[in-house]
Amino acid sequence: MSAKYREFTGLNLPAFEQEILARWSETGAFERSVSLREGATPFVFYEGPPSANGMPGIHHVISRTLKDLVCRYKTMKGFQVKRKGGWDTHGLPIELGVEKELGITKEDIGKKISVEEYNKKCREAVLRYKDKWDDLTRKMGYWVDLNDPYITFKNEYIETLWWLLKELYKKGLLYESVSIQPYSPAAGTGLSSHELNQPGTYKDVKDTSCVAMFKAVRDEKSEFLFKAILNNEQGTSNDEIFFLAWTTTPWTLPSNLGLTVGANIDYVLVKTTNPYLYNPINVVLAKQLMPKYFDGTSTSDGVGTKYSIIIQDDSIKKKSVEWEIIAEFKGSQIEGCRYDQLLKFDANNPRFNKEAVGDAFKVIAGDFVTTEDGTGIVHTAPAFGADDYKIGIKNNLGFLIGVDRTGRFIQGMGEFAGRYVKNYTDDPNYVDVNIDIAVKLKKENRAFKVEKYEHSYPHCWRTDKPVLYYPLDAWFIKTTAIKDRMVQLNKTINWKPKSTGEGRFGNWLENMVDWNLSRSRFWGTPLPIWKTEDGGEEKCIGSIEELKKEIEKANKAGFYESTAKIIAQILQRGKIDLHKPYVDEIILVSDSGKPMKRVPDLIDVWFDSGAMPYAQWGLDQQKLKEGNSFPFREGWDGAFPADFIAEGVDQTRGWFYTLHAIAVLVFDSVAYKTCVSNGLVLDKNGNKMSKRLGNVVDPFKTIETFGADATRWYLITNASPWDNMKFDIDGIKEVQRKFFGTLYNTYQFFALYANVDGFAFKEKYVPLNERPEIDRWILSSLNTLVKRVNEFMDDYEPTQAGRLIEDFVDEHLSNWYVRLCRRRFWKGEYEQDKICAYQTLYECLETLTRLIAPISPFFSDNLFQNLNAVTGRHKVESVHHADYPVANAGAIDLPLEERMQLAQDASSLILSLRKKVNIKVRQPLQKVLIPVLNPSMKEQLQRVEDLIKAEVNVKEVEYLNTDNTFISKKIKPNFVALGKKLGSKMKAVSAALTELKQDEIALFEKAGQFNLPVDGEPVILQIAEVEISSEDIPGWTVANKGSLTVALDVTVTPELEAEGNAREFVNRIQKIRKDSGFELTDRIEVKASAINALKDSLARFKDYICAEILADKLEFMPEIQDGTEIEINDVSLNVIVSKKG
RNA sequence: GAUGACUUAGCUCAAUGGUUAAGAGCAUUACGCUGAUACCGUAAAGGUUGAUGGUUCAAGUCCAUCAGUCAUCACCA
Repeated sequence: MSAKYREFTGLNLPAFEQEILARWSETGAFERSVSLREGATPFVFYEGPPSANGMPGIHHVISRTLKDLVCRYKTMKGFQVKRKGGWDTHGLPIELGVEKELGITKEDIGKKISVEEYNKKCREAVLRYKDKWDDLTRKMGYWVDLNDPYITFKNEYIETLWWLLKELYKKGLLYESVSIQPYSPAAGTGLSSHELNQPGTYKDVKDTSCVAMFKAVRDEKSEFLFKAILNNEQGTSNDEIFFLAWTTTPWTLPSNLGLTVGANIDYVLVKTTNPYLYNPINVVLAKQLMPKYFDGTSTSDGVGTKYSIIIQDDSIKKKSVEWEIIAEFKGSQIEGCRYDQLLKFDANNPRFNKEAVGDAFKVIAGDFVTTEDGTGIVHTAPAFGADDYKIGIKNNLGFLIGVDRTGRFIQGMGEFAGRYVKNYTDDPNYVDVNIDIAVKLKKENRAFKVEKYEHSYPHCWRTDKPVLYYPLDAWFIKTTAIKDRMVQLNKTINWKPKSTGEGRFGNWLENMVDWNLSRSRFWGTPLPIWKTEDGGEEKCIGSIEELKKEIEKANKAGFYESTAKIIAQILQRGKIDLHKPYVDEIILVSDSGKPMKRVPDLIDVWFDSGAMPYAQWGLDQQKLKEGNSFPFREGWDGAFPADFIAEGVDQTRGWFYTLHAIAVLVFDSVAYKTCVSNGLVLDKNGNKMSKRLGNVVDPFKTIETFGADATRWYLITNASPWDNMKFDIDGIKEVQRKFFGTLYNTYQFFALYANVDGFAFKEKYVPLNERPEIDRWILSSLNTLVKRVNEFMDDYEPTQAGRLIEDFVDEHLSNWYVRLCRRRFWKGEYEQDKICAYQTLYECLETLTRLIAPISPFFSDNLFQNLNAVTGRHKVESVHHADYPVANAGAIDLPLEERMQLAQDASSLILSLRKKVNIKVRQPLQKVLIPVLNPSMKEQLQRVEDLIKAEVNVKEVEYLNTDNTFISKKIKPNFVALGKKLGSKMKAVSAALTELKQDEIALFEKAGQFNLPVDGEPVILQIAEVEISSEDIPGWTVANKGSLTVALDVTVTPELEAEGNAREFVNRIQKIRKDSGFELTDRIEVKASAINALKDSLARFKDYICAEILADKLEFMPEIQDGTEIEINDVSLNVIVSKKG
């Protein structure tokens, strides 16, 4: 134990941190914080794996601070918190980075560069910035185990994923299906949603849009429409009915198999003429969309409404079409109606394509139909739209792909065969096939309206060509099968903030679709499914052991002539890299003896990270053999589900979802009990940070300049973590100065005097009831603080906790307790009162170091160790091994805290009065007058009277009782209490109350109730239903705040003035002492020029002055040479201050 | 386009539906205090609480509409 508290020459947070970091790594402080809690209840935390192929940014600092502070807090609360780190190493961003680096595109992989070589590059790239990440982790004080992280590309990790996939496969939750995905014909590849979200992908384009006319078949279903026509007195020649459907992609029309309507949408049958051919027709469309196509419509239109024009010249005729509504009905009424195929070619003729064309060409109902655009009837081509596909399956429409993967119409598509549906080859002579289709339809009486339509449409980011939605084979996890269970379990998760779980996540679950696992890339976890060429047989492999057995089987079957060498090597070494291209070289044998190849897909990287609760441990071969339902290595035990996870809100549909999905799918459990999502970090102007804008904040620079603690504190206390935060360096500076500066100074103050007096907390702890009021007050406040901070931390509200601590340090500890108690530390002998002061301040500081330790781990540890080095009160070497403070309810004295507040308010008011009349605080004043409203208020004030007097330099406090008519009172209703009782009478009562006379208020107070007539009706008011306060004291300068009013006697008597002079003199001498560099304890001698105006004053208070300035001698001389000139209340004099001895 | 969140002083944030008709801190200005202080205190200035309606005795707070910002999803006939 050292004898002295360490003192510093300045607050340098980054330097402190360097020192603490060194100490942590020397002593293994992190490991010890875990091992010390061996046997304690575990608090399970999952680290969301970052991808180390990019540089860490400031936004990583906030989520990691959040994670770190919770883990540190829980450790201090007595839990054992293991934190295994991890790295996300697969996925598109990594591949794209490597492509860019090598200057290749996806198509080149396997050609210009082998898959093996390419994956090797990826493997190198994924941990490129690992050092940077480790460095940030260390410097920001994030305690996480980086020695043994899980890495998603490792075999053990992938093997666990396989095991999970096989579990899903066994449950029938893993299936292959066609899905409609964005596809770039120009690039010949499907695009991930990530690729589609590249900037500049969506472009406004003008496409030929077409409202096509689908001719209704007359049958039972549609009979009511045909009857309506017949009943209409006009014409019988016009008996064709068409369903109108709009499309911006006319090339999909040959693949049309259905028309979708909204069951509850109102539709109308309209008699009109074809605007191109002028022949009479009848059309069906949504009523709401009539104005788009017909002039003169209004909302009141109904059956029988007509619009006719007298045709005089062709131009009017062309613009305006006559029409009449002849029937109105709901979508559900035409559901099931049949229509003729719009464009019939060999390739889409149902007669030759029984497989492809199902029960097609009918009207079906779908809930995605809106009446915003088009006609309210949706042209449905199951191959070219996700909605279309879904509803096509549901209604057994079939599935027609009229376009090949190069973007051309297939053979058998008549005159369109072989033509590109969009200009995919930069052909300058390209003729838009969509226009030709529209022209054909026009001619055939099958187009109602053709026009250019501008909309935004996704383009391939690589080729700049429009994307097609195209059917591709993919493997899915049937998450929809357990949707209800996922929703149900989600309700048990503690989300911070709640809205993320209920809203964002809840809605997402409600609208869940099956999880498309397939990715046609190279660097990722291969899907462990092998299929025979005819697709008749397949196997899902769930472990390396199983794979080996299958290989041996296949080997025996003699499948390895060509690749035998490789396989032999693999078997010999017992090691198989589970990545491409190796796994693809493995050919297995089916049960019936056919060769099976692996399906080429990789799986979505989100499966990688969502599986980390299991894969971070890897499979335990023994448990696997035993058929254990949780065959994971030992770390697994007791580590599922997590008590706590935290990441950015952008993970809601990412990691938060995949964790939840896999846990519910495989283990019917939540994966985490509490989930804190933090918002984005924006720049100071509220813009998203991006490299392009150059507004990215470098976390290293920030931490090096201002310290990790100040950065962490700022990030946590500035705004709730889940709100987006505007990051401003000035905010960190403020935190550094205000919070850490204040705390540092308080410590410095303590250390300075404790070292002088040799305080080491050796004396017995002085019982609270033997300590002065102010000590009991600060300890009461401290314990109240501890209580509330614990509550907030338990509720994952670190922002609120931090703000409370800030307030305490600033307002209570530094600017009230220490300021008022300064004298106690340097005046007088080392006896009871002084010991009380030291013990109290020590307790505050030491408790604070533990309170702030989770948020600011460095500074707190520094102070803690400095304090503890002298006193040895804690038997631990770091604050992070200590227990978190627990409130001592016995120390909390609310009335005491209340009256101290009263003292602070009174002082503040008196100071403002002084200011008003321009009398400085050093000038003593005689008295203040405080009206008291009740006896308890008086008692409260009396107990802090001395503090007030000292603080504002006033000699006495006089109280005015309520029965004193001297004070005028004010009365107002207590709105909370009266609101419910009175309701609408509230206003009148409020008005009546303000009119009450002083004697009436007095009467009210005496009786405790009052009969107040309002609008002729008596209203009985209780005293508790009103608030009475004093307002004015006639003839005095007053100030008030709340119910507290003070009046100050501002008369400065000669006596007071003399004392003021003396004090002023002391102040000047003290300044000279300080400037001369005297020690606190140095005795001095003072010579001062004898100026008449001051001499009396100073002589009179000579004893006082000498005591204050530690002078043994104070002499007045007629003349002083070479002295220091000082000024006291506008009078100058010379003094000589000399050190004695 | 849909859904959700947000919008309070120049800036960052407060304010269980309840009243000296919205409070702090920062920044600005002026004056003070300090033998711990890089602080602190007192004051000045700064607001139609994004807009418009509504519910209520009472709205920054609840509801509706609109605008702006952001996020997520989609780009869809």
